[in-house]
Amino acid sequence: MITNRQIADLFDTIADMLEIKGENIHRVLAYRRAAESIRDFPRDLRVVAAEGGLAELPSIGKVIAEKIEELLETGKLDFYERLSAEVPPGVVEILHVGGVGPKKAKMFWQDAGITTLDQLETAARSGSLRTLPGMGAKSEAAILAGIESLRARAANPRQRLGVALPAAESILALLLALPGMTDGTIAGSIRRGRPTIGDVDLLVMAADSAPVMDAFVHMDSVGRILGHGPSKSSVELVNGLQVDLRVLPAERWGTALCYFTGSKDHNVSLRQRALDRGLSLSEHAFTLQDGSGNEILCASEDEVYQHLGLPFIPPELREDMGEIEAAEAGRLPELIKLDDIRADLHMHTTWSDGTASIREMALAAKTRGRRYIVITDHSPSSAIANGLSIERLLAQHDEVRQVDAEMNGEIRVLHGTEMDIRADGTLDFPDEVLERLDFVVASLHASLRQPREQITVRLLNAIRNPHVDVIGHPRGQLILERDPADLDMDAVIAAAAEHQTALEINANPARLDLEAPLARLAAGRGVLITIDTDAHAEYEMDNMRYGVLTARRAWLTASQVLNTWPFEQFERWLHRHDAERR
DNA sequence: GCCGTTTTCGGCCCGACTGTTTTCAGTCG
Repeated sequence: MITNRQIADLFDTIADMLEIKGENIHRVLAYRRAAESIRDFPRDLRVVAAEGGLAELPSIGKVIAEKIEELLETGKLDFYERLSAEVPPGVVEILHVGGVGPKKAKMFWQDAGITTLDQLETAARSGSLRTLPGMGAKSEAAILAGIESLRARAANPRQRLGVALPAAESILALLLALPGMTDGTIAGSIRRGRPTIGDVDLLVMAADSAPVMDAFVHMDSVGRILGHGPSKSSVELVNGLQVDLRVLPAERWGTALCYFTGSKDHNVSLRQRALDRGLSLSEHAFTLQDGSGNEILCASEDEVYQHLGLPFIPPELREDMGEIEAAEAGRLPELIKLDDIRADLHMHTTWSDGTASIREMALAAKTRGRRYIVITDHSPSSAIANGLSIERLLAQHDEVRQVDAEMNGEIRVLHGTEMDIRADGTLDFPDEVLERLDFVVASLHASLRQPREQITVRLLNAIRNPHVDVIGHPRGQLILERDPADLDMDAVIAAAAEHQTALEINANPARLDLEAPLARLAAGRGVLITIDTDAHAEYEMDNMRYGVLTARRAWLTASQVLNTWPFEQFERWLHRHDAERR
């Protein structure tokens, strides 16, 4: 059973091999684009292949569609096998050493017989690399450092948004405190809210760049300086995170911010659109294509989009997933904002595995502007999390009501559960217990590696139960740690729409589950979404922003998200099944 | 290899930085 992600990785490796061989760069890029297209694609490629629609996907043509079919049918790809016989896998690995590109990797291999990382390291240490053209002492040292950082990164090549965003914010704050700084911002994939981050992109405006760059490369947290120039510098932090800083003139801020926010695919589409209008768009400016070479400068992103005949496109949408067409047609969604969030429907207390009491959680939520919350401690099957027995659950009811009364209506505190969906598909509480609760989150916690049909049926059982209001972290993924369960999401989404069961975007940056492409798909098919922090401590309620970023990446408006609704509207929704029960 | 309102061929990402170079090639994003 091969996953979309594995196919994407394979195409990336093919691109590496072709590049080392010196193939046409556009053919190489075609494979990389295909890999990107597949990696983020929310549906199972098997289903798409069965419908004969593979070549309909962006950047997938006839040739690559056939290769995907071969992979799905046989689990192997003849083209790849033949390439592997030609280009040793160690050479592909060497390509990933910083400072080594396809030309050098090929030279090491063909001119020095180096086909493994270890051989490259030995050669660099012995000084023999220096005998090769273009290689000197600095290249040798750079390669040794590159090998070390590649090995360090191998365990964890990317960082979670929850690590990268706070790191970026603190570096930016440090830089903005320097004299002569006018403005600065985080760009790149952090600004787009991607769940994992390869490196941090920072842009600042300063009258004089040298002092900023000096301060940047000499920060305490810097482990290695990768580059140090007047307009661009790069460092690797001791925690392995790479940070790039650019100093820009104010009058070119808009084009630069747009360029460095990406995504690459979005930018390619913008540049094409510019060309259609007789303009060439770069990070510096628009340049008239009439031979005059005259520039149009943009100080803001608004102006960039204006010159392209488009309204401003929010960064979270810039993935070349239809946002330019929607902007053109005036159909960009009014995206949900953090301020729209009125409630948090999933959180834990000391009754199970949380660190704060019901009262403390209620006060923490009130401080953060929430108008209503639901206390959802674990159920008996989550024994390790001190899940509540029926008796304890009923006892908790009184305390929740008491705290609710104490809050004087400033924040409403409701009683719920995060109930386990057991490995055999049954639910952890009987209906007569569930109907006494205000709200029910049902989640998969155990046996996440069951075969697709089994685990899908399990989740469908929960979705169909009229007492279940939302499915918590539906796919059970832990970003960079644990792959999602093998669920038939088409079936899950269809059932959620039919039975009016909401699906959660869990805002914990380790989960962000549903992820954006699936949340977009689900909402598009009429499924209601919730964004919940699943907080086990007061400070974890601040994770809400990661959930909102994910929802924005999913094109969601506030009305599509249950916990933006006023309390009265939410209450009416809770009674949506009353008629059919009578 | 993909794509297409200049459509089945000919484009497709280009500029900053670095190291080793003596005028430039390779890498990176």
